[in-house]
Amino acid sequence: MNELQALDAFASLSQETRLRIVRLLVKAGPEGMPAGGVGDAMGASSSKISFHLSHLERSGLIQSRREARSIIYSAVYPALSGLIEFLMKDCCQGRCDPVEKNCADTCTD
Amino acid sequence: MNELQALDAFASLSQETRLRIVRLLVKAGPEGMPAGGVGDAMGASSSKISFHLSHLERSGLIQSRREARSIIYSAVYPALSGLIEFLMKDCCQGRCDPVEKNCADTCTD
DNA sequence: ACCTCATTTCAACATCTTTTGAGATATTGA
DNA sequence: TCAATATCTCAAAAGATGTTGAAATGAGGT
Repeated sequence: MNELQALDAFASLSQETRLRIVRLLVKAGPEGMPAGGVGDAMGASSSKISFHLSHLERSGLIQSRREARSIIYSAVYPALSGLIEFLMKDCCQGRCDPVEKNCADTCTD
Repeated sequence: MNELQALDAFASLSQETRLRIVRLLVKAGPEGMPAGGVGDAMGASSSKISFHLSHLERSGLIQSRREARSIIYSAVYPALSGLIEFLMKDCCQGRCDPVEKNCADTCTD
C-alpha cells in the first residue's frame, strides 16, 4: 500500500456510515451481504448507502458481486491488512507497539 | 480507542499534509521538532502548517510543548498504537492478518 | 520598553464531500 | 411482455474542510 492508497483508505474510514459499513461487512465474513441488508442495518436511504458502498469499493476496502437481483458486498481483508501494515511500518516505524500482547488475546471475542 | 476517536484519527490521516507531518514527527522521535521546522520540511506557509498541526493535536495524534520561542510538536505513539489496535480488533476481528501471519492462523474462525 | 522571531488567529474565499429525492437500470418470475 | 424488486445514477442543495494573507500574540534579547 502506497501513500495515495492509504490517504484514500483513511478518507473512507473517516466517515461514520462508511466505518460502520466496513465493520458490518467484516463481521459478515467472506460471504458478505446485499446492499439492501447493509441499508437496513444502517437505517439509511438506498442512494446514501449506494454512495458510501461505491466510495468504499473505489478505495478497495470492499468488493461486490452480483447474485440474482442483489449486489453482494464483502470486505477485502488484504486491503485492511495493508492499511494496518502501512500504519505500523511506514507511519509508526516500530515505535508504536500495537497489540504486542499478541493476537490470541484480542481475538477471543 | 472508541469509534469517535477513530473517526477523528482517520480524518486527520486522510489529508496529505497531515499524513506527512505525522510521518515526519514519528521519524523525529520523542524529541519532536518545532512548528517552523515542520513548515520548512513541508514547504508550506506558517498558517497552513499551524492549521494542520492544530487539527492533529486536537485528534490526539501529536502533542506540543513550548520551548523558548518555539513550539515543539511530537508524535503521540500510544495514539497511533491505539488506532492500529482499533483496526485490528474492532474493525478486522482477526480476519486481517497484518504483518505477521501468526495472527490469522490463531484467530480466523 | 522596544524590536525581533516564532507561531497562531481570523475572516473571506475556494473546494470537496455528503445528503436528498426523483428517475434510470438490471434481474427475476408470472 | 409486464410488474415487482433491488440497486444505481444524477443534479441540486447543504454542509464540511482547506487555503490565503493580514493582523495578533507571546517570548527572548538589547
